[in-house]
Amino acid sequence: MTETTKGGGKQPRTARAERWLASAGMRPTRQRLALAELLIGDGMNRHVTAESLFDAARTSDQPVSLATVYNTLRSFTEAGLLTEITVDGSRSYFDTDVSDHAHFFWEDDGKITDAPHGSVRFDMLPTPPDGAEIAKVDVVIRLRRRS
Amino acid sequence: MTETTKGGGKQPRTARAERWLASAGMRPTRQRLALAELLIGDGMNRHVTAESLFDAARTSDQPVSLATVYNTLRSFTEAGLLTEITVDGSRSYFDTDVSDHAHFFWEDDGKITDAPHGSVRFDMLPTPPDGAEIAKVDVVIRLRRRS
DNA sequence: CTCAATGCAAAGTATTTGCAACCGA
DNA sequence: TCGGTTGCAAATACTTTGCATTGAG
Repeated sequence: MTETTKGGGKQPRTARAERWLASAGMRPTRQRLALAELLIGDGMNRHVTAESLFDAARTSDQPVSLATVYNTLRSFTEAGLLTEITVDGSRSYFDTDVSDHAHFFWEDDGKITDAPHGSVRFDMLPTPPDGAEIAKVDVVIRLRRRS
Repeated sequence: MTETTKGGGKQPRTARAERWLASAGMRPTRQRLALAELLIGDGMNRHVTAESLFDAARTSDQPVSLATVYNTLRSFTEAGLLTEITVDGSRSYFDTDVSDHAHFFWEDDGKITDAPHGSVRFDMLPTPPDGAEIAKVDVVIRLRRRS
């Protein structure tokens, strides 16, 4: 968990976003900063779709074109700043938490939340087929609201 | 049903497909039978996309329109004959094995195979958030070819 | 004969791409 | 300045839908 400094002078959201981009060697352009701020500026919005991030940007002071949102999300992901979560064939979700963890998928509203870190543990995993190695194990826990 | 000869030996692929449809209360139309045969007629083609099944049908003696393939896959899935596998945001995969099991996803060629049954065991799973229950736990093991 | 199922093409979504204008280093 | 970025619209998947036709019971 990235427990950031809370005390004294609060880091402006922009500074954090700048560091985030720099850590991946990405140029801090206006649009990227705006999106980065929305993504990691505070605790909100950790799981986004292109559409939801686009709306968030539009609502905020720095509107960005939808195509750029798509391209930027992809760039961030390729740079290792985001992870793509595959839970629903129709949309791509992105997560600002790139550490290994499972996800809850709320079937009712299509929302995604994090499963508590370390809450999924494997007792046993298959041996990868010959000539292959396990790149990643994705776990999606589908939730249904109990009535 | 003019089922005259029930002969001894091997059930024709069609008979199996018919039973499969009947078990879900679905009308055995020509197209459904053709697709069902391709899906469960023999051991092949357990994991399909709309496209791959469409090609298979096209190659075989009973061509079916692509829209019907989509609609039929959806109907089969809703009837519980298939499971939809979500591993890649861009395409939907369907599996004729509806039992609970994990999947290998070959990142190189986008192919899906079954992980051996029972090869994934959980030591621990999160408690579902309040008011929710776990509907299903999807496990996708992403494989990368080792060079 | 009747209503579900099909076929086709057109309509939808979700996402990518081409290319000129732009801007950060 | 120079090459990486952006914006827009058009292009590209993938999938669903409308509606007339077909066919199973």
